[in-house]
Amino acid sequence: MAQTKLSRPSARDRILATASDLFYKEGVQNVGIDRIIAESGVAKMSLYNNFKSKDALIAAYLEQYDKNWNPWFQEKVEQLADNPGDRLLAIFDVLHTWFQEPNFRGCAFVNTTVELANSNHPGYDVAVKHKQAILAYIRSLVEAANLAHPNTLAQQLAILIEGAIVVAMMGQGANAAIQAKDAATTLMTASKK
Amino acid sequence: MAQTKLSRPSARDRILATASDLFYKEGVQNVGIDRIIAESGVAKMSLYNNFKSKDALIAAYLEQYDKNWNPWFQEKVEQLADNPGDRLLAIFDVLHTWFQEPNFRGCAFVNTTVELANSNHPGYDVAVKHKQAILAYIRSLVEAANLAHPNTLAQQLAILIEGAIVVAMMGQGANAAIQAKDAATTLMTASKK
DNA sequence: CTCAATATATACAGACCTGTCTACATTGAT
DNA sequence: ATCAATGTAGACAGGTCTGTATATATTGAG
Repeated sequence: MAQTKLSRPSARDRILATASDLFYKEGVQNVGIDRIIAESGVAKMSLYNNFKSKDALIAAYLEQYDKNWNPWFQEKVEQLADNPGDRLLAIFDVLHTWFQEPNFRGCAFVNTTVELANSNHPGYDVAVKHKQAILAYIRSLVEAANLAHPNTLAQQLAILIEGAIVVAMMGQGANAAIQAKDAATTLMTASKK
Repeated sequence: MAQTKLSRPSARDRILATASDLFYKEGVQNVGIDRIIAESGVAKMSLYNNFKSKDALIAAYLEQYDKNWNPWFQEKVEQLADNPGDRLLAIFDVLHTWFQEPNFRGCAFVNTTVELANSNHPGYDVAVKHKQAILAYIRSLVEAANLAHPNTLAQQLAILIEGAIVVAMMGQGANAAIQAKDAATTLMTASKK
């Protein structure tokens, strides 16, 4: 069960924490097993006792990231606004803050999908499901805000989000989130019933 | 100079053609030198006589891609519409066609940047400049169309483009380009002077 | 205390990858 | 016809990477 007392986190938890950090910052292919075990202070066999292979560790990284990121993101959004329409716009304020983080390097799911270039990899489905979950969240807000053409609008907002992430990652987009928010405002205004 | 007669393309050209194809489809890290020389039917030394290293070949791949893609893209756009406003929208029709190609796997520049995860790599600047060139093209059309806030609008359209590419690549976006076009129409209508 | 589960330390096999070396062949311009 | 530039073929050095094997240590529950 969960860690009792003050004891160290389990080897599995330390591995996953270190791997997540390194995989995100440097890419799953640029980080080797040896690096992960060295930085997490764990024996190699502890890694292979907890994860079948590096590919399984990559999938676990994405699963954990999905489990953490989605609640974190929604919580932030809900702190910033208290009605569905404002929350849709607040999404872009959360993105803006995220883009300022020194370690920001785009979307972990998109990046990993690009690196693996293989839809049979166990991580691929996790990435796709993550994107579906985000889209579902947006659509639920759009519907609650009672805007017209909810499916289309939700997809368009998702496109703005993905685009802002890419533009921010490629350097020239310090204010990508703000411009995307501005665009979202226009789209939502046009969708008022 | 250019190939005279019916002779085979030079080793350099064959290497670059094969490398471009494989790098785009499978990712620069998933394709080794040996694979490139085998599929281009060239000796390994021919590769290293023409390119200093694999990293130099990657940079050459992006440079060539930039040199080809931009004119191809603009030509397509200009075939579809003959005034700046319509051309801005035609961009999304060109994207739509591109997304249907069986080998479509997102943006070569973004993907390579993600894979390398290193802004010191010789390919990084090529990718950034490519994005700047696209943005400049969009802005020139926005200005020619005499729309308000040209810088902001151009960036927003660029965000829609990048977002559509990502959504299309991540599977769930067969109609991402059409929805992005719809959003672009709304933004442009709102920017009428 | 005991015993089983979990973790450690280290060595190593086997695969793969980049880049170099050497020796030979082809080709095209003069 | 000659000669330099370009290309070919294949071996190989040196590095890195994943995954396994082995032998020992720690820890926590009963």
